[in-house]
Amino acid sequence: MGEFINHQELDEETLFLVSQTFKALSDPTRIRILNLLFSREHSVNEIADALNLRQSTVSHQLRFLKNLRLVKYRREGTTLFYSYDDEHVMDMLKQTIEHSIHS
Amino acid sequence: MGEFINHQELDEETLFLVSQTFKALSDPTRIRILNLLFSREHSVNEIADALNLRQSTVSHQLRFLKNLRLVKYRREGTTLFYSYDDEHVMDMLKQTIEHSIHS
DNA sequence: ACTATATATGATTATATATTCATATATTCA
DNA sequence: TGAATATATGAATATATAATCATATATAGT
Repeated sequence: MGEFINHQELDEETLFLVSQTFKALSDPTRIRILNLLFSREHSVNEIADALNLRQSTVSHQLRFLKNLRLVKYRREGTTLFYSYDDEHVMDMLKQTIEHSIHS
Repeated sequence: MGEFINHQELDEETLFLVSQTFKALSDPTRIRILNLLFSREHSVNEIADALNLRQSTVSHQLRFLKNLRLVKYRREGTTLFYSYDDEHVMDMLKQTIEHSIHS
């Protein structure tokens, strides 16, 4: 047995999870939404207004992010307030934004 | 002026760079290639053989990664040895792989 | 110059994705 | 229960993307 770490081929499940995570961050609209959620929770309509997007577009993208557990929501009457739900992913996003601005 | 940090809307250029960076990491084939490059540099054919991909597929994906300066190469005769060229991105990839395996 | 080998490129095709419109669902309040 | 508001959903469409095939280019050696 070797004394060096050999990076193995990734199994399908890991490969899928990793690619999905990065795919979530690969779309400008989803980046803008998550970037907005850095500051505080927002309702769907607030997001749509702030980013000049259709309500439907925001809802579809939030569903995508929700499925990956990158965002969560709490209900208040008919309004849903979305906030981020994955510190690790938000950290990566923040780091990459900083990295991109200073390059 | 407020004493709190307000995350601003991202400018188009930053948005594009960030999304492209994550897009590079959002495809299983590119992830496998970069994962292979963790250990050491590889020629195009070595990558194709190791990952059971067509030479053409590997070459196309390497061009993509090269354009984003995520990989670089050195020539030795007719052979090009590719290696990674962005520590930050490779760190993110490694972290996310670890994160995905342990979840 | 010719051959062999390694890699890159262009065109094509199949698939995935984002957005939009129209409409459905859910909640609150009168 | 009916109206108003907020959000979700489904279908359609346009665009982006990845893989493939065929072929071009580049380098080295004879």
